[in-house]
Amino acid sequence: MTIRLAIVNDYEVVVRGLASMLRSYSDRIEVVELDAGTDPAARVDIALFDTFAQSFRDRERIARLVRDPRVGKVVVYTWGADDPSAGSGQPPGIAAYVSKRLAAADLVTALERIHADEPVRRQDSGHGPLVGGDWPGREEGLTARESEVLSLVTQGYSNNDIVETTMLSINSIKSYIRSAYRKIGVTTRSRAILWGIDHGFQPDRVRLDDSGGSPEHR
Amino acid sequence: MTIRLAIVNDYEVVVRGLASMLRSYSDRIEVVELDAGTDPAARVDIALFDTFAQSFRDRERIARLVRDPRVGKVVVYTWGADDPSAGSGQPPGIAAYVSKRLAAADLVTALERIHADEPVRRQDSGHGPLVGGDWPGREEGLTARESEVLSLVTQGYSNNDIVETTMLSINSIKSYIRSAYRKIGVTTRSRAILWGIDHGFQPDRVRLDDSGGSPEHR
DNA sequence: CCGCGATACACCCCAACAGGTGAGCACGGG
DNA sequence: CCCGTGCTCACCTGTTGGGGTGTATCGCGG
Repeated sequence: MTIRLAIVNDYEVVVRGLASMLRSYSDRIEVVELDAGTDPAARVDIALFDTFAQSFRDRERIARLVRDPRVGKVVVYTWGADDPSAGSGQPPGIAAYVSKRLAAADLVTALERIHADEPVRRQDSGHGPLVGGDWPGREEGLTARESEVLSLVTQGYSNNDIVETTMLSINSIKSYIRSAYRKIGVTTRSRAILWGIDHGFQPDRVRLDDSGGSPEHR
Repeated sequence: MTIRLAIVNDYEVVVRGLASMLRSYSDRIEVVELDAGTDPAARVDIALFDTFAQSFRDRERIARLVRDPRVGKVVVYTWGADDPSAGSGQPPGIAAYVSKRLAAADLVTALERIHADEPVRRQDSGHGPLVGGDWPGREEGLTARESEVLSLVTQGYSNNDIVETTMLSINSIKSYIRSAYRKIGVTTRSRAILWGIDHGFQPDRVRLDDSGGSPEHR
């Protein structure tokens, strides 16, 4: 019996990339995008919350998923900070955290174990490159991290805001920003924002799973 | 005999505002927007180059107007720095400079005198508010200056860039930026840029009079 | 005539950002 | 097995930006 999975992220390309990464496992995982077009009543076994350029303060978002009767378990797909429970309290109701550094096969296995209520060992396996998936700016030569911080820059966040949403050090943020600047050919934050807007680095913001919430100010 | 006038500026509101300000003088001035839709072969007596958020370094732009066989005289509609010939050499071929602080009636008279090759006394009359006209962000409570610098901010210019294009002091720039921030409710440049994009503070960039030029990198 | 708003500029302070260098660790390919 | 790439962080420096306050002139409206 296949697991019905929803991928939650505001970036079209992220959702599609993750979906295509899981396509070869369609016998074990069925990806049901919680997008416009899907029946609001459709039930899913697991909602996979992808943290790419998601505000971690958007605990609201996760809380809404947990409350949602259509959603079985909520799993956070994160960069695998070795201790996700660190920081000032995570929102309750999360079934598990899985690392973005897992290979596709391991991701699928992990999801299956979570669905079967088996304990998942935190097998983060250290630091390695993100396998599979997709993200905005990939063809421009940006790495996943660079794209992530650039997305947040494009949305008008300060470096300190980005520290909070990514749980990285301020120094790392600055490093990623600099290398991203070099790759996209800008030297100021302002130009980077304009570049980002021109290249689809702003979230789409029209999601069904977000409906019911307040109409994002933006 | 009426004077055929073209208003040159990338901002729709600016062109329309100036046109409506001159509407009551339609017996003496006929406004022919050099916009898409106008026959490229249409001749105008005077091209009025509005410097609102125009790069003053865009001397290219003025030079192209001067060269254009469809254009009689080129007049620069500026803030009326008392000495427009100041700075590092203005582009040649400009028939006159007229101040933005002139009332509509005086503007019309000045254009008539210029057209008749009569000398125009520099009657700048000091510092006063801009009369008539229109600019983006007017209804948001922004003054013409605030809107102008905000436009340039939105386009990704640094404060020093803005100094060059507006010929104001860096201190003035910062003052205008701060008061604009207060009015639109932001505290950082990044947010101001996003606000500007959401409120049409970017030039339109599809002008016939600009055709033949290189496709703006933007 | 006096206040108010707009333009224009000055001086000051401090936080934020840009840019450089270096360094450790993990992984994958030659 | 080393080399390159990506992720992570640190330290340092210089420039830019944000914010406050104050001053001056002009023009409009009460």
